[in-house]
Amino acid sequence: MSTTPQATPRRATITDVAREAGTGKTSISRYLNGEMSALSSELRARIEAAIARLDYQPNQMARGLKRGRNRLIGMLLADLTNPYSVEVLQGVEAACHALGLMPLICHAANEVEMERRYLQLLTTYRVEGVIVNALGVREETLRPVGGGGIPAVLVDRLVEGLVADMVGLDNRAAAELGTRHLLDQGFDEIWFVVQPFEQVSSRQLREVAFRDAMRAQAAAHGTKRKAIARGHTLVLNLADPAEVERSLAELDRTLDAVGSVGVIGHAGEPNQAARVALFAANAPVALCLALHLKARYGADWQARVALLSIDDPDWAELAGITTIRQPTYEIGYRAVEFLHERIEGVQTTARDCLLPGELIVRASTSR
Amino acid sequence: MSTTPQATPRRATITDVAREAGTGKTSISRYLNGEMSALSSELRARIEAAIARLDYQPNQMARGLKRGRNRLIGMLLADLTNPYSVEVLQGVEAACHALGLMPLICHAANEVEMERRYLQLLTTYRVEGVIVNALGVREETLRPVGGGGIPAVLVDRLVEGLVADMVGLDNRAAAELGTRHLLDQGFDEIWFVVQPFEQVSSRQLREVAFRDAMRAQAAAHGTKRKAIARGHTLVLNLADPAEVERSLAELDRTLDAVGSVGVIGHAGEPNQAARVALFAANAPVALCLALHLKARYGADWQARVALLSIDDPDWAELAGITTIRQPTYEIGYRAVEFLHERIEGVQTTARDCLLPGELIVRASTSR
DNA sequence: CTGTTAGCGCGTTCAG
DNA sequence: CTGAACGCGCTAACAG
Repeated sequence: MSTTPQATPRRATITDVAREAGTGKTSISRYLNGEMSALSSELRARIEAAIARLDYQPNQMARGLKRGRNRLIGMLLADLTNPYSVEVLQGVEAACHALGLMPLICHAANEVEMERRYLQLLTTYRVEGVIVNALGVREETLRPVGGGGIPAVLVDRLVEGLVADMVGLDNRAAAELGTRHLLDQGFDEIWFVVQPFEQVSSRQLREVAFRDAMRAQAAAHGTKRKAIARGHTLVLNLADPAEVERSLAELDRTLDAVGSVGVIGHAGEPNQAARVALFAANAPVALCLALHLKARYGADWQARVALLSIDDPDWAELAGITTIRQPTYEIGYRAVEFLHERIEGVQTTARDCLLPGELIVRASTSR
Repeated sequence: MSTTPQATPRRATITDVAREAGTGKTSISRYLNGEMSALSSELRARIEAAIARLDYQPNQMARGLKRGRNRLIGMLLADLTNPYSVEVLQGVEAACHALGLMPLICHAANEVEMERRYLQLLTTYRVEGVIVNALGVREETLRPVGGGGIPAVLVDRLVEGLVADMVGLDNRAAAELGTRHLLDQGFDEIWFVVQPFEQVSSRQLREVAFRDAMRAQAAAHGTKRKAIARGHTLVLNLADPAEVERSLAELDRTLDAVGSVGVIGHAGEPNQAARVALFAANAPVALCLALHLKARYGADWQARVALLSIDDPDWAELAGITTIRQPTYEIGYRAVEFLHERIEGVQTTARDCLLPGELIVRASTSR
């Protein structure tokens, strides 16, 4: 029970092993680096034994210092609270594992200052590269990476003036996919709800694609659709409760104006009243909307308004909302692969890897 | 646009700075370590300038090598997919920040082999300590930490034969709190649903506390309650879909037997049929249950069975289920504080820090 | 106050 | 095949 917590007994060094094996450090080093061809099998056996006996483990820091590379890469995440981040992380970890890299995970928690500090810290630890899911698009703080600095690859969003590989969702296609789905389902009042997007390229792209898709529909109208569906963009600043309040109030006015929508599912008979749908730009927005609607219209809120979201959080199935799932795991995996290539010296111009989203239709948007 | 991605121009070293400032390395080192009292203001100014001009950043690896401490600690997480982990992580990060530590976050993704590898890796990077949210309770793989090895503090669960500080929820109190609440609300059929618990101490404690609370209620019966509530424990092995299927089927049989429970909310009139409640030992279990019930009984499943869960994931409010929220942030924070003390050489016997959970009552369990 | 001299643990020539 | 010697970037005595 009462094990004496004695001070760590100083780990064995390569010198200790050499002495124990009755040889020089060089041979040990060679053994560690797999240069077996340069060791007599007899010596090798002695080394093996010595290592086991001393429970020796090479000091990565020291090796890194010497050879100039420590197999460390930084993974800078804007917000771990977003399931998206965690999922991407899984891919990153798998890839690192496969490539012999060690990811230093840093969580900026939506604070620019944190991001700056972590980047500085990573630099200080001489990571060989960084994968960054930046907070914003115009960050001076990211100057030390990419371009002339340390290799970097961007995830999900671009950063102005920072030339680097980037991998993420094909936002344009995804937003189109979602919009078309809602249109096909006959919704004629569609609100695209998104966090402030001037600062985040992926949000910008989604918003633009939404508007474009709505416009295209309007242009093609008359061919098969009877009425032109109306599209709106609503900004929801999740960082500011007061603003959220105001935005939601605006939304409520529209919903109230539309009045009591007939119960959906009436033998396929299309409703006379406008059918309204909300298109959330990501999961946090979707959650905020769902919570609000539930509070306002009760458990039955989905009968009144449909909800579709980019991102497919675990509660989506429970709430029965339609989603566009991002290939998060692959995004993370590819990011590491790109970075690894850069670290190995690949010099091609900055690459973009846009992966497709997958529409998952649930009760919320189907009759 | 086409910035030439030139190879990293080799960072400046302390020697470069010394030359640039026309002085010796020692003075630079002193400057870096804040020993300002030992530097003439003139020299200090020159150093400052040189550092700025060269954009010098001290190499943490090299420092660590020399002084024997690198300010790195390991954070080993069993499952980042569990919101609990992410929340604890926030506390850990905040504390590290405050104490000048850098956490290396490692995600075992529920695989013992991963856990082993990461532990080995951390050791290899000479972290000064580790915070471990272990996969299981009887892991040989954790031998290198705690006791004679590197300082460690456990989070949420104990590990057999590993003497170390531990911080987590007061499981006994939390399970009692939940059970009493359900009893007070008049439920007479309560199922405690938990993942396989032989391997995880926190699950064990919760399950035992649940049974104890049910037994206590039975003993005290006759004083104020009319009927003795019945308690059951159901094991849900989320890692094995087939087993999950079987367990849920067992649950279904009970629910079906209880038959169509009268609609709750009938003017406070207690129902004649048994009222059944599910007590999920953690969020993943709760989600699994909720998904199943919804699939089986439709969107209105909560009218048929109540759900209470330890952990308070973001979707709990949306689903309207009652929860017991863990003080996750503080758990993480305290863990780092403990570890820091150990690193600084504190030698007291292993400490336990049990923090209380908070009951959050929602529609699911209130009439 | 300041510079010199040794290493920290390891990899790497370069001669045996 | 093997080992001695040097240096990575930095800190810590030890003198001036």
